Amino acid sequence: MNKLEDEVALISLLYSQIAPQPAEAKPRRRRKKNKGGENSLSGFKKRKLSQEQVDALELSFGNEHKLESEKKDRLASQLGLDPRQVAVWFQNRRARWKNKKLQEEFSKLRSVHDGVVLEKCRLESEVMKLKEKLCEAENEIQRLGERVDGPISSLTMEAMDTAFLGEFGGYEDVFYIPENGYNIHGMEWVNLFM
DNA sequence: CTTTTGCCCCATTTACATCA
DNA sequence: ATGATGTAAATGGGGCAAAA
Repeated sequence: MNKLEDEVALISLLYSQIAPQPAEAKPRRRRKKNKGGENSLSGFKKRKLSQEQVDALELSFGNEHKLESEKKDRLASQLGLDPRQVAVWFQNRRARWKNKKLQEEFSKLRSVHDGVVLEKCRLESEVMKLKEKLCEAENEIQRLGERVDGPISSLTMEAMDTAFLGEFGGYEDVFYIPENGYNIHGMEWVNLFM
């Protein structure tokens, strides 16, 4: 029901971890004089960059994800491109990089999450087993009590409970299982992650 | 202080390429 | 050949900060 909301929350959490690197030395932006002329990109059909151009851009991106104006101009003239094209390429490349990082982080987190869910299920089944044992022990006590001097009084039973349960006696909350989406019975939970 | 300018991010659109 | 789909190149708007 709120699965989508959960994912959105998770994505934005990841984003907040990846995107802003706050304590980063901010290289202040250089101001550039406008070269006045018309947009050289207008009126010409867009076409894929050549492999050589892409290789050079990738190489440059490997060094740094943001280009200073001078480097951008130099790279553009080296590759026979408009500086605007180089800037756009870097923007799109940063977006792709970020997306990839986000996906990597997401799958990492998901595998951790899966492990936690698995452990939770294991613990829950352990609790169930222990509860069964407790129940059997109580029944056994009752049987023994009846054999000794007839039906056991509720008062006596209460005393025995305390003796057996120790500090947990009477604390039903110990075995409380919250009514959230992960409260799945049997092995149904497995299907959620397949 | 206000405006202008340059850059960035983001969402979206556009132009191709590939495949059934 | 063609429509669906995917991807890279490009656009446009909004925000931020430096320069005018």
